Amino acid sequence: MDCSVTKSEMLNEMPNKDCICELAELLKTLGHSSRLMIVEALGKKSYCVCDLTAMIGADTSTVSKHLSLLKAAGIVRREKQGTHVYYSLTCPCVIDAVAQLKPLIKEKLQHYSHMIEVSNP
Amino acid sequence: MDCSVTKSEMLNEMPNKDCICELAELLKTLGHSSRLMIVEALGKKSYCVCDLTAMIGADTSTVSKHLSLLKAAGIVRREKQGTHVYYSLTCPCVIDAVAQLKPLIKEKLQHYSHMIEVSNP
DNA sequence: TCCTTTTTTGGTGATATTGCCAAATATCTA
DNA sequence: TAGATATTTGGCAATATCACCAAAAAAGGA
Repeated sequence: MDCSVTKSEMLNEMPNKDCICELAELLKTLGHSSRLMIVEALGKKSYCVCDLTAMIGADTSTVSKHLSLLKAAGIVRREKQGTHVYYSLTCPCVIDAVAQLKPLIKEKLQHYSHMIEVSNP
Repeated sequence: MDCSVTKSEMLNEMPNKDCICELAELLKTLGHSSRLMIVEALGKKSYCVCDLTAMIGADTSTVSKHLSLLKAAGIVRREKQGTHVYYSLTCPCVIDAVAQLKPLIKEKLQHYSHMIEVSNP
């Protein structure tokens, strides 16, 4: 191949591969509407599984599995209280990260007439 | 179910569903190591397909399809120059968003280094 | 202990994603 | 026009993800 960058230049541009894989895993976990809805809710306060189940409107087992994935990714933490299990965000940075993407979806959402503001700091 | 939040409280907490779905789609697209590697590279400058193919070390067709997905998601733009096709970020906010997640990764990396530390002192 | 409620786990079928090959398309140059 | 290079597209097999159901755990109260 006869491309526009040299090999050493590419190596300099190449970001840390482990880091990229970890970040990609994190993004993949966030990239599901139910899980993202959970994360946005937990950004306000912690909720137990049945709260989140009611919010999402899916089977309890489905929500529980989503929460397991979020926990495995290190996005949420788990805390037992009697028969209830409460989940909360481990780091508010997740909310900030998602908020940063809002400029990109602003255009797409123009189609809908009823919409919350997407670009406020 | 007898949960800890009322229905109206839940509705207030519930974020805009269209918005969540769009964001989730965006995050899913970013949640693949090859695509994230492409995005990180494009954060520095634009590259043509063969550059990115060399970076990633996959088949050209594979990289081309990843770029199509990124373009469909509105993350990158396409520009033809002769036989080459150059891609660039549509919005630097993607880089910022990913950067926001690094605190979460750091914990994992520290966890790894701790384990390494323990396993070979 | 038995019963109830909450949550997790195992299993399954449907669907989606991924990466490669081969072929097609596009563009430049001789 | 023919050939070379760069990119995209179609197809396919392997794998992963998803949502539900049923059943198992976990914990509290009668």
